[in-house]
Amino acid sequence: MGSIQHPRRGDTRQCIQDVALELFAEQGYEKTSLREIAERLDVTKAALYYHFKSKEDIIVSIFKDLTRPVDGLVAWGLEQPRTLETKREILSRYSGMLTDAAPMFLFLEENQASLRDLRIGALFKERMTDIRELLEEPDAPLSNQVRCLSALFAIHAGMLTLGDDEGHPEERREAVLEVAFELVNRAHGVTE
Amino acid sequence: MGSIQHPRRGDTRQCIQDVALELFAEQGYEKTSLREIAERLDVTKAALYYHFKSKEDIIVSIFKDLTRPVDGLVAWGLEQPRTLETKREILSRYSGMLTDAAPMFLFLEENQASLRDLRIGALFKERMTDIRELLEEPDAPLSNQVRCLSALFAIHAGMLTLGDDEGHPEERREAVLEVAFELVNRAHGVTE
Amino acid sequence: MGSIQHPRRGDTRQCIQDVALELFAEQGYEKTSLREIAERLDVTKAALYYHFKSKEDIIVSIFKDLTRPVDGLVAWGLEQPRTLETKREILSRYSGMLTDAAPMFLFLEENQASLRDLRIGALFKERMTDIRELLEEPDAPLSNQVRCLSALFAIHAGMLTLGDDEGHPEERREAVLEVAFELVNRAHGVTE
Amino acid sequence: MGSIQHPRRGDTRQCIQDVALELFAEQGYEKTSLREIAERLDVTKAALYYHFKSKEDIIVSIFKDLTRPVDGLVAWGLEQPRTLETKREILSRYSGMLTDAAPMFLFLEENQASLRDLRIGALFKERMTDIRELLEEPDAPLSNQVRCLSALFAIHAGMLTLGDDEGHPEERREAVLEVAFELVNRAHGVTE
DNA sequence: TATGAATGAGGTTTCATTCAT
DNA sequence: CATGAATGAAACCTCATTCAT
Repeated sequence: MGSIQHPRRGDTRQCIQDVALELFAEQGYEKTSLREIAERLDVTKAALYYHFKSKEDIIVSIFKDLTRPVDGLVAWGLEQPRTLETKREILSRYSGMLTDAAPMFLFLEENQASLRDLRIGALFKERMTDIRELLEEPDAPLSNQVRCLSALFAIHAGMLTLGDDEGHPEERREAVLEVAFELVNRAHGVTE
Repeated sequence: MGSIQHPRRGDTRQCIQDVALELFAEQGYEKTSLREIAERLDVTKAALYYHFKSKEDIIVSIFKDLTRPVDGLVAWGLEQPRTLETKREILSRYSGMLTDAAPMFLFLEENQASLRDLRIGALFKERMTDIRELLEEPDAPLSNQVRCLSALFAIHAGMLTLGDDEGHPEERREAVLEVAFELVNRAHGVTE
Repeated sequence: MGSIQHPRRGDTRQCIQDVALELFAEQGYEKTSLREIAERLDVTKAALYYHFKSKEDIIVSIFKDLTRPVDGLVAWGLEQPRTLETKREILSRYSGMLTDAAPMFLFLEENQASLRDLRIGALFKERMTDIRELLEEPDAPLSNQVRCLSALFAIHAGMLTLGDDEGHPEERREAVLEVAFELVNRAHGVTE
Repeated sequence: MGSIQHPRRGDTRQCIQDVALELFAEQGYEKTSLREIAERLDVTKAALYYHFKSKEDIIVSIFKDLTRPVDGLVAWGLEQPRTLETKREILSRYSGMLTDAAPMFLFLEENQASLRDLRIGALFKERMTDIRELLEEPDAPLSNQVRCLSALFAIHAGMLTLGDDEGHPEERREAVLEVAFELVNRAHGVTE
């Protein structure tokens, strides 16, 4: 009476994902072994394989769960008119998602090499390309394309690279968005 | 008397570095084994250990050799007046170095997780911070710091992410610099 | 009210045996996992353990069910006079059983190593020895013993090794029996 | 001074093959783990991988080494006239090879299932087919094909199945050949 | 200047099996 | 009658590294 044996309430799958992301982010994908994940959960390695069919499957599932909002954003973006206003909205929402799932995005940035030939590599690239295409105009001059791309990277850089010593998270987001907006504005010929 | 077996002359050390970087960049640091490097050189693994004392030592030596110019740039920057002109010069030179050693920089970006607890991780971060500090004004508002940081990332993004289908390398560098300049200009209050 | 999920009626036990033999024959005993069997039946592994107490138990039960006729044959043989006619009858009946339970016999032949230390290994050997003893005369010269043994192997070889491209099954059985008869005839000194 | 450390004189590769075949024959291919082989040699598993690139590679190398004579026999057979005399010679030589490499052939027979989808499976089948084709006449009636096939199986059966209690090895070989000859004789229409 | 042989640690994965529900 | 969750053991294999020669 009283569940002493299995501290996890029933959602082991979720726990695995949580711990895994934590370790992947901390140590890198390759350097994190399933043994470590299992140990930290006080579970056997085989238990992980009950819930996921491979190491790759773990990270893919986390990725899909955490980047679902981005899919929504892309879908939404495709239905909007390609105005400057839309683009700003996209950048704004995107930066919000980045805040919410910061560890995941940081992980993605730092482990590109490891993920390249996992299924996730392609998924990530696709997602980023989708967003880029919402921002860039196909026939714009190269410098404008760089501006749009940089707007995206400014968000990533500002939110992931800037440490907590440099301002409050919310402040950071504002500053980052200011710069990102500036870049797309320019790309649209809006100088001021 | 003709060197049939090992086409490379006498500088095995250099050859190892070349092949290693090639493979590290292509597959990632963790996924590239010493066996692979040795095989591609048609040499035994033990031979690698004659020239380098560990796998880490290989990558560190490559890193040091290839980022030496950046050291020079930082040293030079420290002696200059902190004018806008200086900063533009720094960005310009830095983008040149990035062009010259593109594979190395791409490798660094994609393998952050792997390098984090190698000696190299710290070195890389230092170098980037040094440059940031040459660009940023310590007491400037946060948005201006983001602008400077983004200038740096714009260069990285534009030169490493943009594929060869998007314009000629030299064109790309120009476009990238245009945007980077714009960002530091703004950071200096130069609007137009 | 309609059995949608499990198309097989109520006799799960039988279904397990069928699928198991199919897979064992196809892939080998060791290489067939309980997971595979369960999956093909759309049932959980634990369900298998409800019906059988171990993997070995599954194969043993199949073996016993399918080789029961051979027991009958041996029993019958023991009651007959040891005439040539009896031996031909035995070979004939045996070849019929082989036709009926071909997959099982093929499985037995191809998995001897795996079965050796399962209870089944001994059972199989016993059964074959029983039949051999019905055919061979204890004090006959060695060459005659080889003839009898070969008669048995001719049946196995002809019916299991010969592909379906080499004649119609019924034709094959006739040809095989012709040769087997020849061999026991000779063993009995009947030359022509 | 004095090689105390490594009892094996330098031909570890050969030792591995010997021990491996011994264990494979004794316990079966699947049930023999590399750990066991390594332990019996007092060597680490990794050492095995220095000499062979996989478990499969070990058995394949053994197979190739030990069945090389059969290749020679087939080559020789192809150059001879397809006379009855030639066929008897083939059976005779083949039975000799079987005596020399009995453990290997026994292993092959008992582990067909395991070997089926290893490279070795195909090789083995090929070799057997080559020999069958040297014995059989393509357009002969089915019963004659069975005779030739049975001649081959008689050799296998007699030499591998018959225990050491049933006559001296050399006697067995003679008896077996007598029966095998009888079968090909018949296949050639030679009655007496 | 290099090689050949080996090691020890550890990786991911799979398996037969159990048991509370 | 069957499932869902988990285990412990063991499998094959790879890696960075060492050292006598």
